[in-house]
Amino acid sequence: MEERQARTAFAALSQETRLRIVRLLVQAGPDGMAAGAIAESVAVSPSNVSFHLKDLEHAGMIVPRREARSIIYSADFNGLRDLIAFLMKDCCAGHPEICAPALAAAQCGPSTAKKKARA
Amino acid sequence: MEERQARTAFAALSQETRLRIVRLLVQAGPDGMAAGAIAESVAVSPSNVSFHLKDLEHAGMIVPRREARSIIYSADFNGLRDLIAFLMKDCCAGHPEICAPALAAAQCGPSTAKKKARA
DNA sequence: CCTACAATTCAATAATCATTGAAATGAGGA
DNA sequence: TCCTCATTTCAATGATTATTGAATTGTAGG
Repeated sequence: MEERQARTAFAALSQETRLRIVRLLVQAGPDGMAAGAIAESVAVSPSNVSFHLKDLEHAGMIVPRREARSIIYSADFNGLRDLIAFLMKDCCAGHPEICAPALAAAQCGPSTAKKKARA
Repeated sequence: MEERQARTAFAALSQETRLRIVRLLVQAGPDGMAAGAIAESVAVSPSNVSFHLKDLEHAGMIVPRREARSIIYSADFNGLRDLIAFLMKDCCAGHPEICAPALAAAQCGPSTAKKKARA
């Protein structure tokens, strides 16, 4: 992944509505959700959600597909993985065992994000 | 992690200089780097790097410590983990086995970010 | 104590971005 | 074909955010 695209992705995730959309779709999984359902779920106007969906698509965080009259969006898990990998690339100068323990809990799942004592 | 802080973190990472600083410090590991060395490494003015360092510190992405006359910054690996965990929380409605394969390569390390066929 | 240096603060400017409502597109069903 | 509905586009406005250079703080070493 190039730096430029990573910045676009982080910028996309830095906005309230867009972050909620991505998390909604991450939790929805591969089935995804229609644009209208997303708009209702995050409580913004159709016009505005369309604006943000395009931004997220351009950032490689979500992917659209047509289904009947609706357009279904789902999280782009490959894009998400690439973004995280870019951020963490060559961590600890190629000795990930140094920071791996601190990152172990970052794997996705229902309850991996536990509260813990911060260093 | 709260949504608000996650947004602050993503916004911090969305800026060219700040993203470079974080990746620099991720690769530098726990030893970290002095503010001046960071400024030189990313080629911006001391004033400007100070501005961005404060922003990254406030976002929980880096942590400072004093050492003689210098201030040494290092990546906050706990903060990075929390951010990733927040983004991926409850992925696939609590069935991470669906998306885990797509995210497996996101672990930090020297060469985990391989090129692969995107779905 | 006083000088030098590393880092930060400050005010002003320029640039980018989110939001709104109305109008337009385009795919399906009757 | 015609009509309906889901989504998108557009232009205008208001609100953040990055950058710059000068001035300031605070820490040490002589």
